[in-house]
Amino acid sequence: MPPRRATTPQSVTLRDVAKSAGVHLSTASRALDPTKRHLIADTVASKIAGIADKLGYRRDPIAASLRTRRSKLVGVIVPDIANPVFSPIIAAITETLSAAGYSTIVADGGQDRRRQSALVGELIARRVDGLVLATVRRDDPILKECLREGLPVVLVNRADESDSVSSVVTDDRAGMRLAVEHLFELGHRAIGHVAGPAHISTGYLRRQGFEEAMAARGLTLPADAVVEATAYEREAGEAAAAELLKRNPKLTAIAAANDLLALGVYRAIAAAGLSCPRDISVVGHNDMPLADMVEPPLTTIRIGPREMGHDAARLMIARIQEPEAAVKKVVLSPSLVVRASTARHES
Amino acid sequence: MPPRRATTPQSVTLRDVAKSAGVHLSTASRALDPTKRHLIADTVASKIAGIADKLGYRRDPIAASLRTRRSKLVGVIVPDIANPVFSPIIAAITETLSAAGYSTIVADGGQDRRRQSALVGELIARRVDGLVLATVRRDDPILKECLREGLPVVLVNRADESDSVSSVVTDDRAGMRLAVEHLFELGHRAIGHVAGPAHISTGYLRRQGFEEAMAARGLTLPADAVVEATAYEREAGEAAAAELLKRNPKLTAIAAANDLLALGVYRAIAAAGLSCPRDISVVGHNDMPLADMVEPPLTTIRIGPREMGHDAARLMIARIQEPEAAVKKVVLSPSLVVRASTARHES
DNA sequence: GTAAAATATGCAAACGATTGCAGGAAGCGC
DNA sequence: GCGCTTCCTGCAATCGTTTGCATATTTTAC
Repeated sequence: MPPRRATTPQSVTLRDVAKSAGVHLSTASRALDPTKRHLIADTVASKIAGIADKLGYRRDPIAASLRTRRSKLVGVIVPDIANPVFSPIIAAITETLSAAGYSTIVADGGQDRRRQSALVGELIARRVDGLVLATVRRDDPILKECLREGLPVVLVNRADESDSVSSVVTDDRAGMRLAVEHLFELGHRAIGHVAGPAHISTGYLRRQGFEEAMAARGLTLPADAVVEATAYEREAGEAAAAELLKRNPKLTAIAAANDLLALGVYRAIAAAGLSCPRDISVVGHNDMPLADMVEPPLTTIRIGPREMGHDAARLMIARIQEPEAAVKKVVLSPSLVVRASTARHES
Repeated sequence: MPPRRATTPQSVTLRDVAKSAGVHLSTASRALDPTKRHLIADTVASKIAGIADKLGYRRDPIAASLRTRRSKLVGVIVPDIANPVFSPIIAAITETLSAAGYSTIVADGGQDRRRQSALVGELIARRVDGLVLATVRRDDPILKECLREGLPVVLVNRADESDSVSSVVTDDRAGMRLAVEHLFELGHRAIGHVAGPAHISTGYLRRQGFEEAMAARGLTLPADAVVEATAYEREAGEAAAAELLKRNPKLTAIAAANDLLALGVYRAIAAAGLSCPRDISVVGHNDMPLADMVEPPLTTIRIGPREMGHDAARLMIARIQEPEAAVKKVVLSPSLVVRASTARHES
């Protein structure tokens, strides 16, 4: 059997429905649009609905888009689709949006600024009703571009500096404070930090949280106690931790800005001939999938990615329906998940 | 500053370009379409291109779609977007498609049959030019539905029974044979298998591969040496492995149909008071991200997800451009990745 | 019973491109 | 210089909806 041509599924159009119901095209259109249905007499409307159903009519979203300049399509841009942290966020966004009748189109922004910009252009051309960004830097040109276009935008996981756009993030400072408190209570005093990139809000804020928590406990922060990783990747974490250990041989614990970095820290510890948690305790951040399966199972900070995704989607829907609404910033509370990478420090 | 309305980005239309160039709309359209450009005099065409550029014209894909019934959009349906195995496949598909001018819309099919069907309908309504499915069962109703609609489809990672659709998969039997050979060479003779669901091609074929490889080595297969997991999930793997160990206390090695199952096997081994790889060797399948970071680092079969994605995308493009072309089935060769979950068995 | 208001439907113009058809200009051979 | 191609460009229909406005019908108020 040869494959059939993709052309002419000769779908039934609104005109067919209208003709079959003996009404005008426009009447059928209104009867089938929930927000306009009240304009049509009940008997007529339900008759049309019945016929549409019988004929198997499906509204053509393309034609509708052309006319309305809306698409029921929301773009989601992530920095790296292969990064497990984002999977549950994306899944949650998709769920909530689709329940509200929106489809999502997920794109990998990648590193390249130009590519990202092209991507946004592409999505705008496709008339997305809004954009969820998980990529932004603290001061982000792409974001500005979107706002200039008047496109509804919501930020997720990472926020920017300005107050011009809605976002949902976790309280990154608080999260890192939880981590430090946990280490402190286990008896650690010489604590180091592998920070995330400072141009990303999570890296920046978690570092602040670290410094605050140390200060709150009256721990003087050795000048060398923080090393910033160049990216949220394992290799970067390993390099940073190696540097950290070299500078501070007395460290008994390390708080990493993210789980992948923490895994790099594991490596550096092993490379230095030490053992986690016996010699050095490690705490990560995000509780990404599989964080419990590494060795040792990672003590980390849970950020509730699904809730984050749901909230982001809800914010997006609200913004699309009410573009003038006030900017809303949702901040979720992180929580500590204790596993086996942290241990009591006997001194 | 209040957010601006999402309406009227007053983009410049083809009409504007045509007017500004002093030619007819249709001439401008042809000049700007690479496949029609040869119809227009070179001087005119390049003038139009120049003006379009200056005006910042962007073709409206929505309007084009309405007329052409094509969309330059390809749908990708995965069973579970949060499953790390699929991340690199999705990423690769997206890359290749976008290089060819296609956008992708990734959707999570989930378990529910009805939802999946609705999803496909939704994508068809949006006029996707094709569908890449990573979800299919060996005998899949959804797939049939797509084919009935005459939609170009390519299968990735999992294939179906029929020969009516292009696909790219790894040689699952060969992969499992690699695993068994490896164990055999390490001295193992009592080898068990945690199989994947039989209604999915990977589960079915890998199980066959297992049985073949055992037979080839002249190892009689104890009746109880294979237990089928109910799903590709850790918990299912743990349950299956527990059962397997109970039935076969003498097992020295287990080949799992997939990495997540293998992680479940780890658990079952620990729960039985045993240790991997000292008491029992384990080999996984897929080499998913982070497989090297678990403890012990997992010996597994690499399936080349990026290549798989690229090939799937290429197949899709070919099929869209030449719908009558013959069905093509790409089979990639898997390879063994030895880490620390397998050890020599001294008897 | 009539004017005003409300309700229900039809009309037709968009939205922004693509493309079959036809016609005009130029090129060619003789 | 004439007929015949060949090459370019314009015309106009079309894709399937949505929606402001006009019109017809009914209801309400007095």
